[in-house]
Amino acid sequence: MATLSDVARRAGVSPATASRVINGSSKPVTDELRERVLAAVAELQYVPNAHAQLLARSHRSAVGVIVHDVSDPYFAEITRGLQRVATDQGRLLMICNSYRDPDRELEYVELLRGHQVAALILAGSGYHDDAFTRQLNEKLAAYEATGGRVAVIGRHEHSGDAVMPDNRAGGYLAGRELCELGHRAIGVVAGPRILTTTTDRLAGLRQALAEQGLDLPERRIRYAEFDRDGGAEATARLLDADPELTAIAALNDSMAIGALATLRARSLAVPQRVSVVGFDDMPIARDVTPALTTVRLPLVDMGVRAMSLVLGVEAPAPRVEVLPAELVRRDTAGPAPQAARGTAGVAPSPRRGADGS
Amino acid sequence: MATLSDVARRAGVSPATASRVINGSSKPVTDELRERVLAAVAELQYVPNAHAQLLARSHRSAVGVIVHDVSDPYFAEITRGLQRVATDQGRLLMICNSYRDPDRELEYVELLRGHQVAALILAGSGYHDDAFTRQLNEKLAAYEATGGRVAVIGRHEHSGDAVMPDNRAGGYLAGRELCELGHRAIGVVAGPRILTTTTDRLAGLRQALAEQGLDLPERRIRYAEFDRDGGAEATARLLDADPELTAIAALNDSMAIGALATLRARSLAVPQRVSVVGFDDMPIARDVTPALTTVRLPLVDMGVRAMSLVLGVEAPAPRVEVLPAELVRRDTAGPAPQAARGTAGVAPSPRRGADGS
DNA sequence: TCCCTGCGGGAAAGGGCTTTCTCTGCGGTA
DNA sequence: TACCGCAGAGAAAGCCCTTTCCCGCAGGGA
Repeated sequence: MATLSDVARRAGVSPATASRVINGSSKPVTDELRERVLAAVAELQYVPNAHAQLLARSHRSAVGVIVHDVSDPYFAEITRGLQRVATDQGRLLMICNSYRDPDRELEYVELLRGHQVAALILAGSGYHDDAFTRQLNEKLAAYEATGGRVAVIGRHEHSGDAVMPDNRAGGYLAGRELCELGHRAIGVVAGPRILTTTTDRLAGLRQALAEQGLDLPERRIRYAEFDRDGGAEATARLLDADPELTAIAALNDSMAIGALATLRARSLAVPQRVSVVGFDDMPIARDVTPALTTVRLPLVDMGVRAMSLVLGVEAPAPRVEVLPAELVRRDTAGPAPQAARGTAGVAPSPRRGADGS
Repeated sequence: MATLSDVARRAGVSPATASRVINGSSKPVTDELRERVLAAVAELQYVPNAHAQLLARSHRSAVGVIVHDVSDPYFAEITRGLQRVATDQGRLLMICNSYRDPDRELEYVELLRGHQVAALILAGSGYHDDAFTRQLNEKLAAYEATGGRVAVIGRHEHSGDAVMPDNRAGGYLAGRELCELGHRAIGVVAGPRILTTTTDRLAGLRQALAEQGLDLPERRIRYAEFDRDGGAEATARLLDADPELTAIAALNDSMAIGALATLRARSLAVPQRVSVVGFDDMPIARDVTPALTTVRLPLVDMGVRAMSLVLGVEAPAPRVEVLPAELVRRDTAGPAPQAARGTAGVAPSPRRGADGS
């Protein structure tokens, strides 16, 4: 690899001058020398060693991001928002997938700290695991003590800046919708128990049911991986235990899609026989058939805000931005079948026509 | 930030010794000193400066990856394969999204070179753009000249190691399937014209039709963005121009999903009235309704192989691994409607039942 | 004419780490 | 007893940049 001194030597100038030309320093350099340096750079295909630059420069610029999995649409959307702001500010993003492994998360905090990132963003559910939470907070505190900025998206455990989707309110919306459609036998397809996102959404759901005098026994809940196959499997178990279920609330859209697959495999019509609601409103939700009724979270916006928080002015008090959830009615949730209903209602038909686009 | 000399001072040893303990050097250190160093590390929450390490160490370890967009399922799958091998070998991956912008791609090659990556992998279609191709090849050659390894996935333009999905054969399979089902009026929903992937797949398709004495006029092809909305829009234009179409070949699954949305909006039954085939077999393909008939590419495997190529022994001659495409029959492709058929055939019904899972 | 100023350029000091080289002191052999 | 070898630790030389500091020179004011 050509180095700066190679360039300088070839151009017949000092490394200092070469550096100034290459970085567009404010210090003036005569056109003559500038040309020579630029020519040498081109001839040698010189690219500055980023590590040497970062070592020599004092200010840190890159931002580290830890998500569960960027290829999961939930995080893909959030990341899109993070990217947007970062790119606008000329920041490089280092994105790490923890694959929902707390240890890996801890390791990545170290790794990113070692890479001298200016800020750290943790996106994705926290864990009900005190030992882990304590360790993480220690590491984050150590990082912040050295001037690093931290923001979290959707997790309570950190005491600093945070962007919080209103998971509980979202759960409530999903629950209320199903209740209003007359459903009484509602099963829940939930993500891993250890995730706070799961319990938050579940709490909202439970509250909505409680307002209708319904309770949500554990046998009506199945915990599984937060993905398509987890949803399919949990739905199957739910249906096996309780064939009379008329509605399924899935705690994210991937699981909802898995639920739809299971229902289709069992020839249970959606929404005529069983209604389904999802959560997140990922892009694919409108393209499955029937189109998925779900709870929308402003994912891109969450990313935008978190990045703004972390790149903006430092606030004395930690800022917590709660972003609202919103029900999106499509075609998978309809009135409960007559036989199973507690109240009179309209004929069981989809709420909306096909999704024109 | 605590530095190595802080640790050394605190432990009462030299930086050299501290470094040896921290990195588990082969040089022996007495237990006494080792303990002291470790204690100091813990107390100071010391994390080595990655840039300083990379600068001091001679060997490069990270691998750079340039894809169009990791959140696109096509690349998400490839990346999964790349990750798997990289993680096994303890390599860090730096993933960059070019968002199909050639200039950005060029910039990222520089950036990654600057970050001293040991190897570079470019995934995703090449461009029909000679100026760009030449520039890219120059940059890659310069990088290889300094000992960097390069592999590409799915692009012809590079002369070194490559993993190539057989796009042309895949296009052929899709075309043949539609022909065998009796379709004669086939529209193509294509990606951007400038991408070699588009033209390769199209060439295979055209060949299959040609074998049936059918040609594929330009008016039966619509080029659009390689995503869901592009597919929806292209399908609409195709149908407007030629309402008698009985089949749509989409050049990737995202576009196929867009096509299905348009067909649904226009109440054209799939596959009874119009058949659809996709390309790639991304995970969601089996979950749309009807489940998508498509051409499968071994995406994860493509990633695995590319990374193995680049981390394995250097070969004198460039290696090109061509991975076969395979037709996956699901429910969106059925026999052409009687009125439109050239040959007798079975009743128009799906090829398969619901996707049990 | 002399001094001061300011400009353009180079020398050199880091930045934090790894690693080679060197040094000390010990045990073992002749 | 004299010498050799080696284990274990430290000194110091880089790795490749950026940036401060300093120097020489030319031009302008006194």
